[in-house]
Amino acid sequence: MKKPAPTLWWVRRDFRLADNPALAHAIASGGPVVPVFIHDDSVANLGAAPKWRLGLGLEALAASLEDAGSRLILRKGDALDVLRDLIAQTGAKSVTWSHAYVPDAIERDTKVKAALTDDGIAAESCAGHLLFEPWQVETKAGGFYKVYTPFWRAARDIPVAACLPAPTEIAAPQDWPHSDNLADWKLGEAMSRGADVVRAYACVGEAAAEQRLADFLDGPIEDYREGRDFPSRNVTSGLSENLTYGEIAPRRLWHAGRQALEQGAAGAEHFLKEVVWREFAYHLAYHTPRMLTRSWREEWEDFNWRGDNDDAEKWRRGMTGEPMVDAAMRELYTTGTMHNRSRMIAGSYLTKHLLTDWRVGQAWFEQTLIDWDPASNAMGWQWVAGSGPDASPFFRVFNPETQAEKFDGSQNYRDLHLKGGEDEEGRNPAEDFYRAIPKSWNITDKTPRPDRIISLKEGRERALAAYKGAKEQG
DNA sequence: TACACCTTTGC
DNA sequence: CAAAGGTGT
Repeated sequence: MKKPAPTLWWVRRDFRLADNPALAHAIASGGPVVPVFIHDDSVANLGAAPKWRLGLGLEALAASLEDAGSRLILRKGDALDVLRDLIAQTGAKSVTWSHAYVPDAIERDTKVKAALTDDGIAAESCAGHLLFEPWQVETKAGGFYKVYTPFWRAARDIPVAACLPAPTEIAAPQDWPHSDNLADWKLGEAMSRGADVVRAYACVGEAAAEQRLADFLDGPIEDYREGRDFPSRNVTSGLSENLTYGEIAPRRLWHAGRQALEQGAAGAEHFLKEVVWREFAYHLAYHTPRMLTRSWREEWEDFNWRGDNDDAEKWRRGMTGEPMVDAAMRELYTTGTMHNRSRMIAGSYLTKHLLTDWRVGQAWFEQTLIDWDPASNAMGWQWVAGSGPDASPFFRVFNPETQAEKFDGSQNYRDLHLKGGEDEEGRNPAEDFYRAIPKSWNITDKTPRPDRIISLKEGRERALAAYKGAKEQG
């Protein structure tokens, strides 16, 4: 009997073996599987931290593929060219991959699928990055949702299929095609800040993500409902980093969360809601892709935002003189993530007190976050700026001092990032910050804390006046 | 059409 | 208690 032809599994943002429909589909073809990751423009265009973190994820995926008797083939170039080349070399008759939902990737995938189909190759794109396809959730009138709560109510009862088990053995081809060396890609090259510093805060790979979930379910989920708003309480799951690279499946979180809910875990419903916020971001980005680059509400395109400016540079460096904002910005630079509460406070300060275009903040987060996600980042910034659907109204100006008193009353968070001291893992984020920053910033632990850029009262009034003026201009 | 509702607020 | 206005049923 003739052996079935190989299948290419085009790895994209699904760095896992468990519950991976595209991989499962490739295996189900019955022949050998050739996993390939392609460094194309979508990788070249990533921000510094996401690109570096992607490399760590690739390393981990390659190792787990090897444990399963397989390999990860790395290739650089145009996706279609690379796939055709590999098809010619391996004799593959089919290609599988996971859906993407942002415009450039959709455009690329559409072209690739048509071309491969023309070539007589079976091209199969699978779900897997999301729980619900963006077109699957509809209002009663047949449109897409613009408000989170109705979206949540519609989504929460949609049945979600069970997770697929991880394969223990993946059939290898007779001959492996050539692979680039990961190190030659220099994915960390743009990390001008100390990558070794950030590395200590990253949590890489499928096994680590599973452990993280287990740890979360084992305790923090009980305090999640109240505690998740407090940056110094470690009760968030931290899984956004792993979701971004597909190191854990959203379905895995969904079923784990549902089970916790049934068992009466206090924060389980809120955890599920957060998973669905990520879905909502992709729902919006899919139906209104302009959200990724332009104000969702058109009238905000006429708002007189300040472009990039010296105050924004102080904001990036954590030198605004506003302790809660500066702690947040240092957390970002040192650890590659930022607590959600801090994101709102820092975002509100940039867009309102400093009247700076939300895209300046979006761009900085894109460079610095290791959990960067195009849809969530755009949605978050437009929410805080007031320019998005279902956004916080512009006149809702966060007062960083009030927020600090309310959500960091102990000062633990500000102290940890501004003064020093060890976190639960024995790391010292404040010291790490000085090791991470470029010399050109000229900041040391001797640098005195700066004065405020603008008083909170004046900043608030200036923002409200700008908003009122824009509204009157129509 | 009417009506309830909208993650995360400040003062 | 003030601050709009849109969304979804």
